[in-house]
Amino acid sequence: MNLSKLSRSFYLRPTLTVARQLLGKYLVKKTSTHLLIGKIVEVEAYLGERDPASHAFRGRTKRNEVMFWRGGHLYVYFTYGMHYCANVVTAEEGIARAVLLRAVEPIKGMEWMWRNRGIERDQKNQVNLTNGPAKLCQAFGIGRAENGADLLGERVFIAEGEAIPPSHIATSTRIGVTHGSESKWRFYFKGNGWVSG
DNA sequence: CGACCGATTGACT
DNA sequence: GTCAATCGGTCGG
Repeated sequence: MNLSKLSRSFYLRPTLTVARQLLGKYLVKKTSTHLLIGKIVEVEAYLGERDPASHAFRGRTKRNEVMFWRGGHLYVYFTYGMHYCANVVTAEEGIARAVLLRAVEPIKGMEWMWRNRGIERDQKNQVNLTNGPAKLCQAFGIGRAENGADLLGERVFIAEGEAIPPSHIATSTRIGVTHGSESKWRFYFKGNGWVSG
């Protein structure tokens, strides 16, 4: 498997373009003991100060700081008192744009992912491993320590994947948002079993 | 300072 | 289908 890291310029393009093109790419997490890889199958775009659903809608704060960084960093936030969610930051420094990773299809390191999830492997419901934004973070061991991580680094990054025919991609409104819920900024693989929902 | 609530999940009626 | 868990950010007084 060729883990060719995405370049900085990939992340500096328009956020909806980046979101769509993240589908099919590989999320890679390396530690001293294991290598975890998942194919991205579902994402959502959050467009900063012009998007009521975005954490950055009311400006730059300590919490959403990383959303304002230059594209190619990881924005990890803590929510509901127990979950982490991971976003890919896009655009130039000072412009708050990010793409939420909502689901991946596990490719490598599933044993570690189940261990990280803290549950027994369920043969009847294998998608439960990574079919949600907080589930994939737990499976990949992504938490507070990964907030602000550079995706051009070695610990966590995104690598080139398969070419995706546009006809395989579906769009919809975003899940779980109450404000700005009319925009169709969720992108996912049609018919892929690992998509959340 | 207190109240409210969230880009979710899992357990349960 | 409903609802609690659990806590830090945000907002009103």
